[in-house]
Amino acid sequence: MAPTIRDIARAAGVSVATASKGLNGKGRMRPETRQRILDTARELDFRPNRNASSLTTGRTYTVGLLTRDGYGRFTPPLLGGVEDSLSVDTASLLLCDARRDAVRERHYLDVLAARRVDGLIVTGRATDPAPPLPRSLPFPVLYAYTTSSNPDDSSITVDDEHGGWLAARQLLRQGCRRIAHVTGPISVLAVRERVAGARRALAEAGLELPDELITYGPFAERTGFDAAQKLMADGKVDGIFCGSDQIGRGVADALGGLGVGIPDDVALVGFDNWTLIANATRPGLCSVDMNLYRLGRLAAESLLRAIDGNPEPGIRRLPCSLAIRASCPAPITDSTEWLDDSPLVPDA
Amino acid sequence: MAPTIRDIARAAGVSVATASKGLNGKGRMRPETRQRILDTARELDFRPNRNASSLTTGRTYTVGLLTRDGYGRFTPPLLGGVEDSLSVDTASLLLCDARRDAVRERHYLDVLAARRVDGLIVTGRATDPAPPLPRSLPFPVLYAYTTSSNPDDSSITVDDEHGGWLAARQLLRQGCRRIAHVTGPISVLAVRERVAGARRALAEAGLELPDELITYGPFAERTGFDAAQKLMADGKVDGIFCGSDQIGRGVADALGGLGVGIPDDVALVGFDNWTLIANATRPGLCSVDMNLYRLGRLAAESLLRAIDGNPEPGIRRLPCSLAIRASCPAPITDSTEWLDDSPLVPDA
DNA sequence: GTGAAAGCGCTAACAT
DNA sequence: ATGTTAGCGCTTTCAC
Repeated sequence: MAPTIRDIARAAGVSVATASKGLNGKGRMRPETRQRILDTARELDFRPNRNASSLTTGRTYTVGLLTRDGYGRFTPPLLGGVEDSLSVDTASLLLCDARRDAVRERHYLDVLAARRVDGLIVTGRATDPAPPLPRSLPFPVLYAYTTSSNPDDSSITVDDEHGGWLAARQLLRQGCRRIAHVTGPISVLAVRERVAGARRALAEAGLELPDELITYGPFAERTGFDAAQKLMADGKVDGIFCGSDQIGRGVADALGGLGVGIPDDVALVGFDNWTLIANATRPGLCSVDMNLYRLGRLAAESLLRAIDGNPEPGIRRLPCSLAIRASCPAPITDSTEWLDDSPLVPDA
Repeated sequence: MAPTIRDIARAAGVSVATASKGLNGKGRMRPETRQRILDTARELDFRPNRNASSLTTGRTYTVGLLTRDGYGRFTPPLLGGVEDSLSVDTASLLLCDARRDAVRERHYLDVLAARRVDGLIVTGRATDPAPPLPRSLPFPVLYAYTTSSNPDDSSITVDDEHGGWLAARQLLRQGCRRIAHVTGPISVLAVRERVAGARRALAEAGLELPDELITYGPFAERTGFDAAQKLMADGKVDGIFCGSDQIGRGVADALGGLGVGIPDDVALVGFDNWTLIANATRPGLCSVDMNLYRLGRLAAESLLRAIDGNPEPGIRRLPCSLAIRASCPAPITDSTEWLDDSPLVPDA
């Protein structure tokens, strides 16, 4: 059996209470005593039972992560950020995948409550507001990436409007004057916000993004491929803002097939900065990065503050940044576009 | 504060001990008493504190998942399987990403020990044998996907030799006689095993896979693209086994550019069954599926048995299956090739 | 069939 | 500066 604090106390010749204080750096005591306790603890390879201590302290240093629909493309970087921020507080992550299933979700909430987690992070596939969790929970909740439709809840998500603005402005800086947009389904909130952002950027340049130049479709290469064919047949577009890197890849392939030069004839900006795709595209696809690792970090930090009694209700939107590549190489002119402080987190 | 078992006992008019037995379905007691206890527990929304009970029972119903290098492309389906198998035992998953960093790994092992997890699953990016964990742990360990170089440990991984065999045989059944192989770095164990499997399949048909027809390179589209150009220039290959779907995509693009018909001139089989890529390829890329969801399930089940005192040392290799698509559409003739019992797990 | 009592490993007042 | 005591929420003998 693993040694208990009693074993340490006995071996160090002190009482259990003193051993506890010694180990936790609390209370006052002779430095040599503390050292002796620490030494014997090391010798016996003592590891205090966290479950026992959380019984008295009331804190478990455990946070749940409930994902509502699986671990998609966007979860891993977010997870990495969450984990990194939690580990500075020596907190751990309990994983729960509810798979869009209300029964599973309910089940997991029970499990998390039974484990007395200190808090919960809820995430999901899209940034669209999600139905809030079914009942009032005995711990603070933070929605990350996805948002809660209840304004009293705390959410941190991507500023897609800003992302759209960044993308369009990059095309403008490349010299594009007639810009089209090929993107995902209009039912997706992020898609609509990116459109709004792109329009704002164009308006700032005295230009427009008319409805005829926007193509909505599934987030897939095919959408980009087909749309690009049509756009080239119709008129003289000189820049395309693609709503995802997959779409961008499809567009690039179509343009390549038509002998249209990228970026000289038509410049391209994608979205997601999915390096696997962006780098496989010829030429490399310039892309908007949602900084999900950062989102994960900030989400965990905010949750830790909520756990400490300082919740931050409302929706916070984080700016995107730009990964410049050859498909739209206009150089960066200010620093806000490259916020990527992520360490190497596997991205695909 | 959350109600304790004492609250339940008092409200139900029984002792704490009886309440405990009633709630856990243990001991003998009047059915009406048990019912009364259960009812009041529900009324008060009582959720027994698992940390407290694990103090006495010695089991935490928590399993750690240590990934040595991030959440890559292969982790999510594996995670899903692990979670599903654990949840039948109402066990939870504690997530630890060591990021190839020995210090982090050591840290997480301490954390997991302090939390008294019942067991640990270790996973990693490649199936290559990994250095075993640094010291003897106070709980059973199971290596999933990656394997341990210590034969006393338990590992469950993919049978890449079988995968290579499946792929080559599918090409043979399509009628191919001169088959080439474009794959990842030869330093990767899985790459070498797939070569061996492909060779076995060809040998069974009285054919060979000479070294000149094997191209090793990074797991990237470019590798496939370049290799395909060369292969078409050199000789009359009529089938290509691609070591990953990314490579397959590159090969398909090159063939398309050269006007080579797929599958009639050259048939293609990929590896990974990464639907996002396989479906984006024209035509759809037939691919070997490693059944990682299933691997995750079996890993968790084996670990649970180890926790119950029945470890299963050694390395177990799970067969692959085949996802037939248009790039090599020869029909299935036996059932072993399509084992995919996964539910819908997000795949990208 | 039910309850009293002890104890799991640890922390925290309160002595001394 | 150190030890005594009580108790966190639960389970588990062992009496009654």
